[in-house]
Amino acid sequence: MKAFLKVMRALSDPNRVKIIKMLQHKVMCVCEMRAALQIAQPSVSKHLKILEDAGLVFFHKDGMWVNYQLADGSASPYAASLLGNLRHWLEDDSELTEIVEKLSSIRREDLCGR
Amino acid sequence: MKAFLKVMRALSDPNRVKIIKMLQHKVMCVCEMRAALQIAQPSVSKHLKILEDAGLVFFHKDGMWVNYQLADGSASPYAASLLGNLRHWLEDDSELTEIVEKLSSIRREDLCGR
DNA sequence: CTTATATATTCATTTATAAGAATATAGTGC
DNA sequence: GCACTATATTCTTATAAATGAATATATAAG
Repeated sequence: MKAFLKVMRALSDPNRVKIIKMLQHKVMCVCEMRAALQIAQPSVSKHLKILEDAGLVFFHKDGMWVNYQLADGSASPYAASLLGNLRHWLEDDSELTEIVEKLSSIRREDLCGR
Repeated sequence: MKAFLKVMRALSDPNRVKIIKMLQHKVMCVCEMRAALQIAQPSVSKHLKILEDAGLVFFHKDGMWVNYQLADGSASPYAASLLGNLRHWLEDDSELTEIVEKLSSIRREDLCGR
């Protein structure tokens, strides 16, 4: 039950749902998500840790960059199922579509270090 | 996004997951769930309200009895999906199987009014 | 109406969670 | 090693959520 609750809890926060929807479109680093969500960097890191613990995302380091992407679902059947469904869920949610639309204008070269 | 978060939050509490798994097997009244979960009656009522608001359960009154059962999913696509999956999820969870096994010995005639 | 029973709601308390400022850690380049 | 950048973690605070005791409400029976 622990793994199931972890996924449910991870997806109970609006900002974490936003992170998932963004990562459906683009691999991102922490400061890109910070800019997109307009929240403090520590909050982003903490959200990502929860998502990672739940098996919903994973990261690769590329130098000083830490790039996050959606997990493939191998870590948790619950994560796999929710990630699969979220591919088509909430696609018409205005708040989410607005954030996703703005992704094309978010580049780490313009943003990070600020 | 609100409806999605409601379902996620509703399923983030272990006792509420237990309620769902029990209702997979049997229509139940509040005091039967109170006995099965070994928690206070007000807590049961409050959990049920959250589950109902999320579209996961519904109730019928039968005289002074209020009987709860799993929703059919028509109120929320998210609830429908999670309820469908939970039919086979967590079936090997020891805590949950133990509670479900004890259901056969839980009868309101023996319990309520205590 | 009164009494009994089932359940919902309120109240007070405790625990969990989310936020940002501050700080620590990791990686890069000179 | 030092300075810079990206990110993780800690600390503090505010808010949300869970709990049970107490109380209110709904239904049944006499």
